[in-house]
Amino acid sequence: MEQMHQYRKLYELLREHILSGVYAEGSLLPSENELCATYGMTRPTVRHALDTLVKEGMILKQQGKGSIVRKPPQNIGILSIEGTASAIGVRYLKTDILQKPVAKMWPENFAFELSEAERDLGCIYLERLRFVEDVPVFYDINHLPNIYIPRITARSFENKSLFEILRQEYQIEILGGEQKLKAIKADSKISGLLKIQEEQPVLYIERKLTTNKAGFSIYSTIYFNSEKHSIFGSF
Amino acid sequence: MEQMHQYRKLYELLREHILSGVYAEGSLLPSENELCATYGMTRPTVRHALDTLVKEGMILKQQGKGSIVRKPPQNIGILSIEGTASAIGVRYLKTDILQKPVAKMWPENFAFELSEAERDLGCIYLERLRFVEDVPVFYDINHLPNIYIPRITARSFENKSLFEILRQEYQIEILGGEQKLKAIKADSKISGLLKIQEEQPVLYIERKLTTNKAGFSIYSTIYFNSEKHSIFGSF
DNA sequence: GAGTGGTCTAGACCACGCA
DNA sequence: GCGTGGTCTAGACCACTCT
Repeated sequence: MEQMHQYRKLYELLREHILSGVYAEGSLLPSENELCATYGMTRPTVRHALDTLVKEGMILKQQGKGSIVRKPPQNIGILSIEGTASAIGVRYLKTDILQKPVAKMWPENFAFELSEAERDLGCIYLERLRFVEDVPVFYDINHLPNIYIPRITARSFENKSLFEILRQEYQIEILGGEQKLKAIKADSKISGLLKIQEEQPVLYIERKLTTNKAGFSIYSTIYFNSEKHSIFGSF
Repeated sequence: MEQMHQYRKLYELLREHILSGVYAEGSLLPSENELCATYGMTRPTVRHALDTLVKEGMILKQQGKGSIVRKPPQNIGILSIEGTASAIGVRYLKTDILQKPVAKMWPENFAFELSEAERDLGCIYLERLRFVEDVPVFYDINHLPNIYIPRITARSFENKSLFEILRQEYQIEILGGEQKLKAIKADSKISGLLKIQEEQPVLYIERKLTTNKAGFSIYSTIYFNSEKHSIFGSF
């Protein structure tokens, strides 16, 4: 934990400052040169940190002007959602574990291509239902390769997020990923879980998250009720 | 056109080579040091080019191994779509201009926030319907600020894409953007355009693309038939 | 051990915005 | 004209993969 990369440290710091209001929405961040001087880094390092913030939609850069702080989108894990209510905070987010982590074989017709090593070792499987302001918003099904993560099936996930546990206990960091999105009709199972009528449209997402451990990716299938919230992305 | 940035030149070159099969799927790109030597660049420049390819999902990098060429996703403009058929090429893509570019006022309740300068100048408006293999796949409504682009309303858009014209004629480059996605039911207008039944789910996307010209962003609303294709994204 | 990508330093020049 | 971010050079060391 202590030897995080420099750009990462600056990123985390600026991120916290933005979220906690040290830098107000619409105001300018210190210039790149100032940040270099303040934190004893060179510009490429500072720029790497700022690039990450841009990618997440936290700031907006303008040549000749500066880095503008934006209204922070609310994140749920890696997902960004945007609500109709003005201030949906992560504090209003609740998670139900529908299926605690169990070791299984990979499904027969898995949506993603797997390496031989991944397939041979089987997977860890878990299901979650996540709420914003006590309303179910999305349901996700997750598969992780059964490697690098001893005793994970014994963990409760009650208070910490999956990603936090992976980072803190196993030094696994999410580096990036890819996803496919579709609009589909909710079947009886999904409509029941998300408390919507059958046949209502829901966002269907297949996602692969890559990590700093080679051959360790997290595969998720997500059903998202987009009636009151949206998936939000920057690129 | 001639004074494109170095990293951009390398990016375009590698991208073409991947798409044309010079580097086969699954094979390794030349190493970063080789690319430096071959094209007379330094590593940060080469890495910037490779980072762009990673972001677009064209390659996958692995420390200690190399840059792995991936099956290229098929792009439509900035959108990436992935088809059920194995090889949907851009060559099968057709575009109908439903509404040629016209100067208008901005809509009353526009989905995005506008600067005063943008609002005062009004906008250019156009609508397109786009086909893959002669099947309508998405319908988009576009608003651009009415600035920097003299005589654009006189252009036909028959053969060139909107982005190509902006780049070649006006030196406007897309740098990035952000988008909100929802799943909604097709109303009668959308179902008619996309040739699907009413009430079928479609992807609804609101998107803002930022460019290298300050204050010049492209705003699009997109209705996407995700029955046979998906929106694809890397991050 | 050799080669790869990941991070980082310490400079330089340019294009753009703003006053 | 000044300060900003955008690009680029020319090195360095480290962590990782493969043999």
